[in-house]
Amino acid sequence: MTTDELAESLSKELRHLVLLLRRAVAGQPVTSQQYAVLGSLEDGPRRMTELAEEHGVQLPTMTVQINRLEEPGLVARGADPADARVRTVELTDEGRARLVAVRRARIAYLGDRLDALTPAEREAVAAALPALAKLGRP
Amino acid sequence: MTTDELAESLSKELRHLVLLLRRAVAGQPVTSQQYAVLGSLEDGPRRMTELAEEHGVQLPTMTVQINRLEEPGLVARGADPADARVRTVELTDEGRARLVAVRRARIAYLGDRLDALTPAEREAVAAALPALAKLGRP
DNA sequence: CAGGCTAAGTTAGACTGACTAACTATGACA
DNA sequence: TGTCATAGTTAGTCAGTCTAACTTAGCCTG
Repeated sequence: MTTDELAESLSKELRHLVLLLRRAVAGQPVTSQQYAVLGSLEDGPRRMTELAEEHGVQLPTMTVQINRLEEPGLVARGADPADARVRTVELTDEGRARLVAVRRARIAYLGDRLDALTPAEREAVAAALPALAKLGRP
Repeated sequence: MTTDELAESLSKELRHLVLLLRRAVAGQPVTSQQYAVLGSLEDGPRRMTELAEEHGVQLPTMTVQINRLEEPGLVARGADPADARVRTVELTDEGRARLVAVRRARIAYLGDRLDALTPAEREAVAAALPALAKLGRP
């Protein structure tokens, strides 16, 4: 298989997998983007700029996201004592609980699909993960 | 690796790959969704309902998408002679040309990334494709 | 063949997610 | 101290998605 054929096939499968995961979170209490943001806060407070960069979006987009998570009390804004321009964001207890719940649902959904594969197929997916990671994070 | 761990890792990598492909078409004359719709029309006319199902969206969403593709002349609506309720959609010459151009850009972008992997890594990705296909199309 | 149910699409209205441009407030440095 | 850079927010726009309600067409049953 040439690299271009591989690229084309991979591109096609990715489209289907994205649709799959979209279905997995349909109806969840947080959207997949909000879930992703909560996930970034799991290890402690982060600054707005960091979050925007990590998620590949502009700062204003992250401002809006955080506003929508702050309103129902899932995250809280704080200040950096060393630099008054910086706003930090951290999970509330409520936000952490929500994160865990949604993660369980997602993992369970994808896990069920993976269970339907043969052990050899799962092995192949696992073996490709490092390459996919390298591919996706330039 | 347990199935759940695999599910979590795969979910994470997919998110990054999606962002990658989104960057690939940023600035292109059609969005990635529009590209996907054009791709569905490559083998001939399709009906609205088919397109909506294939893309995992509701009919009204597809109506809007097709409207936006029809306005600049990339697709054309037709009628089914056997059933007057049915609208068909097909590529125009302009739409086909656009599809080919965008596809080239996507494939080239992803191909460059794949070239940066080791042969063994590309092999691992290729080996995982059938499993990913099975995963993504239940 | 008339009445009523079903199917295919469209329209309207709302929300999320994303962008750029323009603004405020703070820090840094010459 | 004055100017420029940095962090973030606000405002306005657009794509993409949904649900609800509507129109038109086909089908079936009495």
